[in-house]
Amino acid sequence: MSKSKTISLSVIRRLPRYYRFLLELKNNGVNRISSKGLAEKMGTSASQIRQDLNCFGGFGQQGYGYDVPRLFNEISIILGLDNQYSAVLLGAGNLGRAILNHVDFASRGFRLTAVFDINPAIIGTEIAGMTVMDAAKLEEYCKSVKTDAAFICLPKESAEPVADILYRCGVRAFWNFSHYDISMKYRDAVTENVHLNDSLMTLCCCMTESRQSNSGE
Amino acid sequence: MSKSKTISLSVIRRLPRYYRFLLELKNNGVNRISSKGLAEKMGTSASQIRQDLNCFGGFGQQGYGYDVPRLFNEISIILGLDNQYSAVLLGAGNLGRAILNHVDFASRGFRLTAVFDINPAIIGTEIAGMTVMDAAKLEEYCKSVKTDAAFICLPKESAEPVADILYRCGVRAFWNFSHYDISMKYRDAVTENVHLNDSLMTLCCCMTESRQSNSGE
DNA sequence: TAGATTGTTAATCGATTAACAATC
DNA sequence: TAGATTGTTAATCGATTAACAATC
Repeated sequence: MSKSKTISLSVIRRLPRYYRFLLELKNNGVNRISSKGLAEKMGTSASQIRQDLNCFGGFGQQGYGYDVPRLFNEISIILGLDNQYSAVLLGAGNLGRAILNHVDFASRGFRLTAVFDINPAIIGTEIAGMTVMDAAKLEEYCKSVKTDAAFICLPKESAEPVADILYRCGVRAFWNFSHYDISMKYRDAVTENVHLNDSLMTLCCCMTESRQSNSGE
Repeated sequence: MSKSKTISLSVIRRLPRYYRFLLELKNNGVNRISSKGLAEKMGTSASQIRQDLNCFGGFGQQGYGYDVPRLFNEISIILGLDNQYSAVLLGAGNLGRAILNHVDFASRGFRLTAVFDINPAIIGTEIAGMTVMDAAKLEEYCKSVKTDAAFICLPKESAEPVADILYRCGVRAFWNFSHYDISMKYRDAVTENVHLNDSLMTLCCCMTESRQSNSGE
């Protein structure tokens, strides 16, 4: 059903937002929406919405608009949320703990199978239902449990050796909160970086330049 | 010294990364670097670096390259890090606490003056050297202490009323971790959104499409 | 002077916006 | 049928890359 044309990264980055708005519409019992209506709700343009949605096949109907439940469903498939990729989280410090408690992995396409840390005071404790394991057992673990992705909540220094181990065990996707640049060394790995400190600097710069940033909107 | 041409958001988003690499070079005692040398280190192109750096004036020297300490200094100024904007943090839950402990506000251009929460169990406790205040006192506080920016670590529901209060008190910059869309209502506010759940979905999508994401790189 | 490397212009590429024929 | 709204093509805009004259 979906077109085989590759989807540009600009479009991919807008998909989660479409997903959110469509989920809300669906939950509110809205069955039908036009590109114009959705554009007003989202603060974007009807033209962009039609272009975006058309990347993965024509789900609209001329003179009618889009079927909300169907469109929501199609976007879930494009996002690949039902793949439930297996993942491990590295680093149960402040950031790692916040991610564990704050992010809903399952509804975002992942199944978290383990959490690791090197700190003996943390190892064995339970966070958000996961018992923290000894990082020394990481390689052994990943060799026995197929792992698709890793969430790197480590400082820059520990990120490199840990990424090496993970890559060796076949992990090819990283959600990276450290400033270590995984994709420079491992070109075939899929990497999504979240640099909180950089984001805050961007805000500072935009305040100074008095310019809108609006990332991801 | 710097040109008055406005700097595009694409360039601004690359500045924190230049900042990091130049700081490291400077700390390693490197005084001089060519666009080609920096490009190799950063995994980008010399052409882009020269274009970017030229947005804010010619700091290079033909046949020589760039003076590292000077360039670092200029980028700090463009980023506006020495402005030390005053800021408050809203929501001392898992995420708020991680931000408090993990992010170095001062070196990113901000001075955190207060932390607020509505949970009586948290109010009065100390996190990263800050005593959590009662959110009921937010308006009173912001009216007496000039506040430039707010860090919104709240769920979507509480984000809207809190943003209303803050805007009323003159806050015009938001580092927003919630899915509430501040910039739609307040067009003149500078907003930098960090949507962790969206970011994870993007990773899922890129794994499914087998495409590089490399945000912010 | 010769070599290196910038600043800047021109060419290319991609993304967004506008327009409209197709059609429900 | 007439009105609405899509899918899609064309036009515009902006960002990246390539090229090269200027110059240290």
